[in-house]
Amino acid sequence: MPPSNNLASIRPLDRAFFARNPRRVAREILGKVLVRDTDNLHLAARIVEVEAYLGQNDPAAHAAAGNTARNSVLFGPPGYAYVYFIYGNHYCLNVSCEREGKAGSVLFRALDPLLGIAEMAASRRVSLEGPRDFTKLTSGPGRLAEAFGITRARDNGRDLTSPDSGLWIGEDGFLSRGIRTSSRIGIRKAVDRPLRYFLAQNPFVSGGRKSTSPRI
DNA sequence: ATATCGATTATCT
DNA sequence: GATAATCGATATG
Repeated sequence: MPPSNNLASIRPLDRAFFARNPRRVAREILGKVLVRDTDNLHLAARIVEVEAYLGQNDPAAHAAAGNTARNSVLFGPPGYAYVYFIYGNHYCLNVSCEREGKAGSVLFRALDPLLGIAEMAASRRVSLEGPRDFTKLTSGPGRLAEAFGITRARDNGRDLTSPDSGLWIGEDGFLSRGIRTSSRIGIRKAVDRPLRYFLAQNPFVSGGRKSTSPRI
């Protein structure tokens, strides 16, 4: 099946997709499509790198300290956006997993742009001219959030299963190839767990492309 | 190509 | 007061 070149060919994922262990959601969400579809923004990009955060029993997860004002979306129903602000500079996007009362999420780490590349560049305030590395458009959690105009104020708690919300996740028949795993990036606790999932051949994958775990 | 560092603020100890 | 699920710039091999 050819790559998506229009939003009409993308079908939203249902809530049951997210109502599972974050490891399973992380693996299966690779190759799916993140869509921003509002009055003035029409973006789509393929999900090529994610990390699973396992909830209250995962020391690296924001949910580890329990339900707070910041992370309460993680403890709500599955399929909703958890957006947090980090390092005084950047927003990062997660989708809630599991079920109401049980935290768990998947962090989006890299996207491969399909639609609205010029708009993404404008959101990132970069030019597409010159020798600039094109993958910097959506490679990395902070970069992809900026490309999609995602902020906590606008998007935290948004329903990612509903096209009506303007930010949602769909599938277009793409079959993921070369899924690999590694340890998660940028964390200090539980560093050895292989909870980062990525498409090894995709140029937008951030950081190291080396797997620390067997092929899956 | 890898290393180091400053930015800048919400959140928690 | 310290830390953080990061990025971009600068320095150095």
